[in-house]
Amino acid sequence: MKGQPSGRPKAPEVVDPLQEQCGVRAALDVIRGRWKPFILYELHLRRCRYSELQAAMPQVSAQALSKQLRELERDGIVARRVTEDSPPRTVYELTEYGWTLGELMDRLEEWGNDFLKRRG
Amino acid sequence: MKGQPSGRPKAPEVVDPLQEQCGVRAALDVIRGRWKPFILYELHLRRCRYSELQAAMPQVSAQALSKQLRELERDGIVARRVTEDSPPRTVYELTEYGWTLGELMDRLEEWGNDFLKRRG
DNA sequence: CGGAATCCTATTTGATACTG
DNA sequence: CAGTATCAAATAGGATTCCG
Repeated sequence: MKGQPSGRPKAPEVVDPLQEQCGVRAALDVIRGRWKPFILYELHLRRCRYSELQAAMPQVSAQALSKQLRELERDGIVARRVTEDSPPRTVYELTEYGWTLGELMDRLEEWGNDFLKRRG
Repeated sequence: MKGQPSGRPKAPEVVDPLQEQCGVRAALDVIRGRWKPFILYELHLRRCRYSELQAAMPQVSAQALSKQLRELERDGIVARRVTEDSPPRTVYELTEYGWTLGELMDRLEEWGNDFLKRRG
C-alpha cells in the first residue's frame, strides 16, 4: 500500500512502524490488484504481449491492465521487454524473482478452492 | 542469485479467467481487508475481546474493526462467542477452519519479509 | 463494553477517447 | 499495436455519534 494511512487529515499521524513493515501486508499489496492474479497466471504459462493479455482477459480495460502491469514491474515481478525483431514486439514476462511467487500462489489457490467448495 | 525458479506453479489444468470461481481471488478476498491479517495474528495468539483487539491495534476504528470481524465471521474464519459468565463477555476466536489459514499466512509473511528486505 | 448508523474521504476500477 | 488521458463509478476505510 502506498504511503501512510491516508484517511486521517486532522490527527497527528503516528504510524506504527510494525504495521508498515508487516510482511503479510507487503505480500498482499504486491498481488492484491484485481487482475494481478490473472496476469501472473498467464505469464507463468508463457511470455505475453500486451494484446495477448488483453485477449486472455477480455474484461480488463486497457487502462487497468496498464496500471497493474506497471505496478508489477515496479515491484520486480514482471519485466517488460522489447524484442530485437522487426517489427519489435513488447513482451511481458515474469522476472526470476517473479517466479518465487509461484509457491505462494499455489497455496492461495489451494486454500481458496477449498474455501469455494465449502461455501458451495 | 538463485538458480532456476524453484517454485514453478503447477499449472491448474483449466482456468477460465472470466470465471469468478478463481481460488486465488477467493482466498485473497477472505484475507484482504486492511486489518484482517492483524486480527488473525492476534486471534492466533489468544482469544480476544473486542476491546482487546482495539487495544492491540490502536489505529483501527471501531467501525472498521466491526466490519472486518463480521466479514471474517461470515467467511467462517472467526467465531463470536458470548460467555455465560456474569457479566457476559464477547470473545472472538478462530474457528477450526480459521486455523487452516495458518500455513498460508506463514507463506505470505515469509515472501513478504523477503520482499521488504529486497526493496530495502 | 460492544457495537450500529451515518457521513465523508481516498483509493481502485472501469469506460471512453485519443496518440505515436 | 501498445499504450496514455480523462472522467465517472464503485468500494474501502475512517470519524463521529448514538444505543442497549
